[in-house]
Amino acid sequence: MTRKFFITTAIDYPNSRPHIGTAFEKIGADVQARYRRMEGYDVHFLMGNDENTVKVSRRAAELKRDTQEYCNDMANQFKEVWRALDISFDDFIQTSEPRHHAGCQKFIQKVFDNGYIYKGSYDGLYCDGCEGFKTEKEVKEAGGVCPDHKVAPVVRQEPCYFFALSKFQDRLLEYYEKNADFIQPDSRRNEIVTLVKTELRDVNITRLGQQWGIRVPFDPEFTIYVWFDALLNYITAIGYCSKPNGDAGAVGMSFEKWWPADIHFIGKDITRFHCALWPAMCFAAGIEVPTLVYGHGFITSGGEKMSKTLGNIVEPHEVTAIAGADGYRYYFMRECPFPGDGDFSWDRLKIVFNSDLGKNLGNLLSRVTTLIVSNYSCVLDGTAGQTPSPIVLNLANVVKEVRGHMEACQYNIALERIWRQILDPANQYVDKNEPWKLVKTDKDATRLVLFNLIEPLRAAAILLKPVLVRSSETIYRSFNFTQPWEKVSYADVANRPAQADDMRVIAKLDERGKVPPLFPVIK
RNA sequence: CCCGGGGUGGAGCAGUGGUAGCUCGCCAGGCUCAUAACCUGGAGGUCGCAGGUUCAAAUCCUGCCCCCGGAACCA
Repeated sequence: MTRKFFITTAIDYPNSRPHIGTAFEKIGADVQARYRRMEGYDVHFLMGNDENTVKVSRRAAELKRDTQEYCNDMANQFKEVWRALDISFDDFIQTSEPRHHAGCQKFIQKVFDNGYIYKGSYDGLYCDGCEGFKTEKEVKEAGGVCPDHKVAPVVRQEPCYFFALSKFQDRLLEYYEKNADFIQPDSRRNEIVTLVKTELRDVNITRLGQQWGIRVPFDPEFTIYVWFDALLNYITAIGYCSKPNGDAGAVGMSFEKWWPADIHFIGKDITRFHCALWPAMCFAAGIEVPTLVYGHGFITSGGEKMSKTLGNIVEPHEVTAIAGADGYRYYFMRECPFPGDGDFSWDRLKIVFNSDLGKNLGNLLSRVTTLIVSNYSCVLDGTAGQTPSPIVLNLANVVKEVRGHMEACQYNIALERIWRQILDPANQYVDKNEPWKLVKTDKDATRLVLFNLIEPLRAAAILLKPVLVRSSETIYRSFNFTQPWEKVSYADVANRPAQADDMRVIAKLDERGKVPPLFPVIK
């Protein structure tokens, strides 16, 4: 029986286009999704946009556009960016969709019926210009005024509904205790445990007098506050509210099948919402709590936090333009430890791309294929059914190690292992055996050397499939392996499926009669 | 103030008591099949600071300094 695996990423505000920081999370999630699919899991990979915020409707108004139309346009732009990075999402939810609205209302009603929502009043700093409350922090940072309107906000009291978060303190702590892996990486755990132990307060989950947003079903004067709405995308997308008649539900999806989520990928800044508020909401509504929340690190640009004023915001297309989607994915997965922070710089991109991808990997393919093409007319006669002599002696261990790092989202370490344990030995083997010399005196021996060298290329291609989506396939399809590319899994790396035909180079050759460079050098 | 994480050659990291290691970059040599690639060797660190424990500390203890993070719309 295949195991289901439900992966989500945080939904993004569509106020501005995604940058390399936003994309970092999606790539990490995508690598996990692709890895799990290879390993035979039934994967559902969800992404989306968070549209029910005042900021979105205000931004649309500024542009003199209809809010919904603006959201749809932005959602299309986001999806375009994700596709350009080969992010293999299965579903993309917009929180303005009927399936989300219906699901949210069902959920909040359920929590209300279960007695965890009560009416009260909220004291806050209110800005007339914004027609909304500002946080103390916001006002303080702006020097005592509204950061947008530069006017001192007034204290205002307003009726609202509270979610009784504080009632779940014990259950939350017990859940953390029993599920040691719930919060990843471990460094985030303490923070949350302390938080829940010390300052768990009930939260205001409504707003008054807003047009855009989701109505509170038991009091339609109110709209649902964004966090109480946003988190629900994880369940509304998979049919939390689907009805037998199909009305408002996600087509063909089954909440029962997919929930709970196996991994929520989020930024470290919103860990608390996902590790405290969200599980409490699940308890309150009587649904299961997600299995794992993974709070990844942030990306700086040129050593600085990305900001408009510094002008160092980098958009994905700028990077793919010179490194391609695979170069892009490799850079961030290899250079930036997923649990921690990482930096992007153009210098570093060039170095990493040329050295790791061009020199170590791409050039290995070139030197091996060219020797086979020019000396053996592409075919290594008599190799059908043969087993190559291993260049990597402990390949099974390497696979085991890489697999462990992939599952722990330690992508940078997984990649480092592949380079050090597989590609370096392969390049050294070429140098030691000097097939270009050997071929002049012993063509049979050389044939075996080359045959052996195809093996680490096959291993690397398979192990890299989740990261180097396109070039791993190009490497694999340069040869006539019996096992189809669509079917390869990590298990095939050490347990090489029998090769039916003589090994040969089947890549399309360029005008020079060679296999074209995989990763042309960035000047 | 308090809590958590961290400070190791130019950059990024390993390393929890016993001659300080890896990747990239840099320099030199080798080689020439290959994307001027690849291989080998080298320079470069008083392991944040100051004490202490020990035959022996990056590694244990104490104090201090610095950086990052620490609930409300923020990737």
